Amino acid sequence: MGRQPCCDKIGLKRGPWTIEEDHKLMNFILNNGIQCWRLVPKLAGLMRCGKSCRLRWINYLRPDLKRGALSEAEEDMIIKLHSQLGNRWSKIAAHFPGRTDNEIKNHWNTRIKKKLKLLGLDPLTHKPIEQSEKLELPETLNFPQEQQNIQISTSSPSLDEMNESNLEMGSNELFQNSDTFSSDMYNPGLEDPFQNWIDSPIHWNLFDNLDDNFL
DNA sequence: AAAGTATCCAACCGCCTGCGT
DNA sequence: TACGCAGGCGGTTGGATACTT
Repeated sequence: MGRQPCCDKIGLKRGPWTIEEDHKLMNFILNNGIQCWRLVPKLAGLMRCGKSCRLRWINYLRPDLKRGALSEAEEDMIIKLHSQLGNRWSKIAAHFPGRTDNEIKNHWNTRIKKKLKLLGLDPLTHKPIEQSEKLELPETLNFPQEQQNIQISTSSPSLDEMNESNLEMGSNELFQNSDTFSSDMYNPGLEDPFQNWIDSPIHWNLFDNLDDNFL
């Protein structure tokens, strides 16, 4: 026999989280930490499945989350990383402390994709789009001259090509080689309070006897 | 002001991998 | 070694909001 299932989904709440649910989850995790997501909703008094709690925590409640829109510099970096990593959003998000993979994925799908298309680049390959496809762009789009130049130039290097030399680089090297990023921006050298409490010797033995009560 | 349309993003779904039994 | 679950991940959806007509 393997492990027990995360949840049976019977009688579990779905949809948007309420403030009360957020408080329960936040308080529980801050007080007890995370050992087993399957146990979190039961212990926190939530009618949610563990996966839902995990998602809510990672994407919304984590204290180290950075709020607000992504900057131009962050967008540029996402494009660079995407040209190297593809749709590996969690890997891309790992380069942006405080940002989530979901947030970056959403931003890519809603904004950056369009931006690249307007620049005449295929969001998948980061290569110039074929001329025929460009003709399908609405005529009302008024490109600045420099963007028009990029659009019609099929010989200009794509972001992918420009970054080929960075393929095997680690994040720090990438930041150091970027015009718009410095390593200080995302490695500020400050202690990460969230990581501190995750790493802290939380009393995991609190969970030792839970199986008897809940399983 | 109302209706229609576009955009954003939180949350869910289902698959994959690693690991416990 | 096989089985089956937990956690992680990427794709997708649908409700809320903003914008346009």
